[in-house]
Amino acid sequence: MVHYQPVDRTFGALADPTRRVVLERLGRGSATISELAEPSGMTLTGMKKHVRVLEEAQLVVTVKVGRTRLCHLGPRRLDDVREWVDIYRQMVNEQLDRFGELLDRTKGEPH
Amino acid sequence: MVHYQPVDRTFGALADPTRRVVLERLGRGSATISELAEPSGMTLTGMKKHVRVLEEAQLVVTVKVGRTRLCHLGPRRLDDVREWVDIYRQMVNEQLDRFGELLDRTKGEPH
DNA sequence: CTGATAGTGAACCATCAGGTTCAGTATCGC
DNA sequence: GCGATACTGAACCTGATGGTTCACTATCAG
Repeated sequence: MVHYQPVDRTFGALADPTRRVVLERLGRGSATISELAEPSGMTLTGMKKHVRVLEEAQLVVTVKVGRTRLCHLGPRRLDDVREWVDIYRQMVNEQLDRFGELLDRTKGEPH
Repeated sequence: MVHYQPVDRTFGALADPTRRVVLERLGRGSATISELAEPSGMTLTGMKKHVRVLEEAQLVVTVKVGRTRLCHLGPRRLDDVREWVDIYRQMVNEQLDRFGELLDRTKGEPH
C-alpha cells in the first residue's frame, strides 16, 4: 500500500460487476435499495453495502425519502478515472514503439 | 458476483496504488522486477505478484531476458475502461437534470 | 567452476471484501 | 394504534488480496 488516494476508491468501486450493474440501472433512473437488490436476488443489507461503496466513491448520491432510500448517479470522481486513463494511454502510445523495437531485438536472441 | 468480465480485471488491477505507480514507472520506460520493487522497498516476490496481476489485465507485457524479466506497458484493455467510462458519463449527464429536479422537490418536503 | 544476482514458487499470515442472518428502528396504509 | 414494509447495524462466515519468508533455479562475471 503506497498511500491512500481517492482514485483508489473509484477504481475499486468500478471493479465489482454488481456495482457496475447498479450504476447501469441507475443510468435508467433513480431506484431504491429494494429495487436495486431485487434483480440479483441479493439481500437489502448486501445491496446497501454496495451502495455505500459507490457513495464513498461519489459515484452515487442517495437521499432518504420516508422509509426508502433513493439512489441516483453522482457527478463526481469520473474525472479522476478519465484523467488517469488519458495519461496512461499517452504513456502507452509513447512506449509502443520502443516495445516493438525491443521485441524485434530479443526475437533474434537465443533464449 | 454477477458474472465474470474482463473489465473486472482491468479496474481491479488499476484499483491498487502500488500497481498504478508501477504503470507510471513503466510509462517512463521498461524496467525489471528489481527496478520496480526497489523504490517501494517491496520484496521481489511481492512485486512479481503485482506484475502478474497487471499482466493478466493485459496492462503490462513482460519478457524474460536472461535472468531478468523486462516489463513494459501493454496496449490492451484500456479500451474497455474508456468505453465504460464514456457510457457511464453519458448516463450521468442524462440523469443530472432529473436529479436536480428531485432535489428541489424533496427539499420542500418535511423529513 | 564458483560466487553473486534475479527471479520464481510454495507456504504462510493478516486484513479486507462480498455476502449472509438476525434483531432492531422508522414509516406507511388503514 | 397496528401490522406490514424498507431499511439499518452488528455479528459472523468465506474467499480473495497484499504481503512476507524461505528454499530453489538459472544466469552472469570472473
